[in-house]
Amino acid sequence: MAKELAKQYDPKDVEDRIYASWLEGKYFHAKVDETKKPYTIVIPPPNITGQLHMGHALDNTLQDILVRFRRMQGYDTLWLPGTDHASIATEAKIVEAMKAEGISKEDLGREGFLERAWDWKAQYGGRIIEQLKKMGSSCDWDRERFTLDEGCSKAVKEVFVNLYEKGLIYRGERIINWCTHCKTSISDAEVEYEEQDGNFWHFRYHLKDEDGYIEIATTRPETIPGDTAIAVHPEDERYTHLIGKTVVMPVIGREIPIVADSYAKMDKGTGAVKITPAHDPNDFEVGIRCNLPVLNVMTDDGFMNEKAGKYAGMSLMECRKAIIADLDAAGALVKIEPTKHEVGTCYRCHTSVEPRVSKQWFVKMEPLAKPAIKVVRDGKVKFIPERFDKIYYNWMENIRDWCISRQLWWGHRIPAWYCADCGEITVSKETPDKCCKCGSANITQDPDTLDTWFSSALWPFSTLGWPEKTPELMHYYPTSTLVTGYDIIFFWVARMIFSACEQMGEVPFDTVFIHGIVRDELGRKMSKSLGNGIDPLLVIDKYGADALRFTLATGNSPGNDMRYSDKKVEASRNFANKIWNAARFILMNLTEEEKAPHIPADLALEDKWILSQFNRLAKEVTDNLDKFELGIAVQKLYDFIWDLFCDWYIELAKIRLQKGGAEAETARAVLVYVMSETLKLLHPFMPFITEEIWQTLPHDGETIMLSAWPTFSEELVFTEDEEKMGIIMDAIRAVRNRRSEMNVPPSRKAHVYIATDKKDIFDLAVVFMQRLASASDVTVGDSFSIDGSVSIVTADAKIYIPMGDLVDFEAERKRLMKEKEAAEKKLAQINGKLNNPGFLAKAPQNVIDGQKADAEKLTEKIKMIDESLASLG
RNA sequence: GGGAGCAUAGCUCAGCUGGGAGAGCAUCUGCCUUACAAGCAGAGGGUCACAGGUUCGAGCCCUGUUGUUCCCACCA
Repeated sequence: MAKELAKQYDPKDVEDRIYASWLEGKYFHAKVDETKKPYTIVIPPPNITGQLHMGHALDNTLQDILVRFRRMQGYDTLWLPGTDHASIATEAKIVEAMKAEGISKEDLGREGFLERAWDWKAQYGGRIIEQLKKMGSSCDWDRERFTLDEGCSKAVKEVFVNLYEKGLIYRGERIINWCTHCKTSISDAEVEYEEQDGNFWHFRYHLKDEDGYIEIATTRPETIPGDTAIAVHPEDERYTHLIGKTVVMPVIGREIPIVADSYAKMDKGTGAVKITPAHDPNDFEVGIRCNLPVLNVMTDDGFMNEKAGKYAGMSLMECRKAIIADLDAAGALVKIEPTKHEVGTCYRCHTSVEPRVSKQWFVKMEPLAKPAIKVVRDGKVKFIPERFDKIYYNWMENIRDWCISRQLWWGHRIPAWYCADCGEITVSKETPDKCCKCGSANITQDPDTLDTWFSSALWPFSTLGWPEKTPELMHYYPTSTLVTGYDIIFFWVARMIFSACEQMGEVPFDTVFIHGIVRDELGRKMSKSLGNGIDPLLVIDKYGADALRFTLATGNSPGNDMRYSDKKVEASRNFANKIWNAARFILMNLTEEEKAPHIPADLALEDKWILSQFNRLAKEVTDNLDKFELGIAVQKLYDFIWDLFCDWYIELAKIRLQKGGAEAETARAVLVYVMSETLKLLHPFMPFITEEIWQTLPHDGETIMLSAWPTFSEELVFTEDEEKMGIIMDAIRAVRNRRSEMNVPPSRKAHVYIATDKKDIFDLAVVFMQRLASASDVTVGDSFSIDGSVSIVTADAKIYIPMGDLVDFEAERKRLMKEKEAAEKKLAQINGKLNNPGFLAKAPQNVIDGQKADAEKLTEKIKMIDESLASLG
């Protein structure tokens, strides 16, 4: 065989070729197999407007790790991909592009606009999918879906009609959040609050036809033209005499009543609050209770409308300034009090959100929330880490009705038709030709579309064919794990859970695996405005997808944020290179007729040691992955491969490889076996390099992707051999350490004498000491007396190295004294425990035994140090 | 106003059910030992934020404090 590999691993040479071969082999494709247990993940569908960012990179790395792991374990594994139509984001993007051409939505009309949107989708919608492939994502691309495709649209209509018929969807006039930039309503979840500097402006209103006044304070003077009352607390003694009276609004001139309502808090502001039912949710409620008129004074796009009188046509800000100036001029401005307050902004465009009364469609949340809370309480859906269930409960328990209609064109059109004759609403899955009540053909469809999240809420089942009972739905649903960031628990996770409970009567997934966000090197959130985003594709180009994946999977725990830094990726890239070179070394040594990986007979001590270590690794990595402890699993793999396999086992194996013959054959077989089995464990994390190497080594099967996941084997437990190797390794380390302290170069070999009562073990160590501890020769015996030698004490041996000319006896004495002190201190600690009756009575036996053994070793070590000191004279 | 996370080596962070304080990077020393200098062999460096408590035993569990980040909330 003797294949030649390049000295350094070059991912560019490998990744695209390997990915193409996976696609070619259809390895990602899931076919319903009732004989196997399913494992299903639906991808959080990225927006079609999106470009791959680090958040996607992390999210998809984690999913791919889980999916590849389960696939190798033999599950019928489906990772279902797709994209989200992202109504607001996409529409905004297209409108902006049109603006550059001087066209508006209205110019094109609805049909024309949608045509253009679909063109846009065709052109750019697949971009992010191609980028996901660069990450190595093993999605079943044959099943790719889109939230606005035919099937998803059908599911959306089905759900809308179901909920409407149950009375869980209604249309009504409520205060909603209005984005003046996107010109649409948005849901409560889509409002982001930002702290801004503001003022309380205190104004004084005089009573009508009599002396006296009342003072109010507001942070939003521009809403004054919409005021229809002033409210005071019914028990507020300062104002009780004013209740029922009328004030004249200065400048505006309108007369409004002073009403009593407990919404007015006595200890806030002046205790009197202006009421603007059309532009404040609380005021709206007060308006209903006190039967106040609703006066909407704003336009769709953030200007004052004709009802604002002289302020009509001004922007809200202009109006604010003008009104303050006017009131001041009229002598009504009492004082300005600076303050900070939370201002709602649109999560897409960060324009201030204006609360305003509007007729919209809503989902009634309370009946849907209840079962959705229960399934989490009952453990049918588990959050990892667990603490996120609190966040979920808090949101679900305080949830308000969900405003689902959007004044947009790109999206699922609301399946409701209004009758011009009788006013009845016809809600139907199929396009009706007449009113369901009066039969009139004079009906028009609601122009609005649904919130994007309405369709993504159905994603786990709509993508599997629901409402049809497809074989896929029956087999793969409920899905297994949902992987997502904590930032979209409200938007998406919660809504999937209540939607599934309602429509399917079953949870959408059993586990929600939550990760944090990837921050920049300074810990800042990556953002367009800061310009600190890192493009994963550039990272892949520079270091390889495996290196990026490894970085994202390492050193972070579920739910926690992590920082990105090139340094980390560099370390991962180095790790990939390390593996590459280990493989290169093995290949160098292989012969033409090398057999497929197997465990040979006649195992040497070091073979049993590495096999036993590997066996433990397989068990632990599997356990960690089962528990979603990906970071821990990958750390163990790193340590095993780099420290145990490369730095120890390969070095030990060289001895037999150079000898040749049957011993070399055994070593080669173990190298190949451990290497290829380890590659399997690593494959979910670093799919490309593991496949490339696995293919190059002797192997069974087409691809590592579909090879069997290594499992723990009783036959590979070699506890005694592990202990023996441990003793030998300690001795080697101790010798290296001493030599290094004395600055002896490795080229200067020395005879090593080992005094021990474990001669059988150290006899085996002779060749190891020669190779790894710069020993010219090794003599093992009961005791030695050698003048002018360095002596080294381990728990199991006393080692002499005659290097008279290099030894500084005074320094040697000091070192030994120091070592003795350390050992005595440690021994005192342990004895403290062992003399503690409480410890002996209550600690588990294995802990006690361990401490006793340690104490014995330390005692022995101290004795040997004393001997050495004595021999120094 | 409510809730949550975080605080461990110079930096970035692991540390699962309480019993060894760890990794990577950085620093220092010695090595081109023909798989790998993107490497090898060593070294230094920590009151696990602070104060109490539970326990035979606490980085880990409980209480409080401080600092920090975030989420939620209709405070005029």
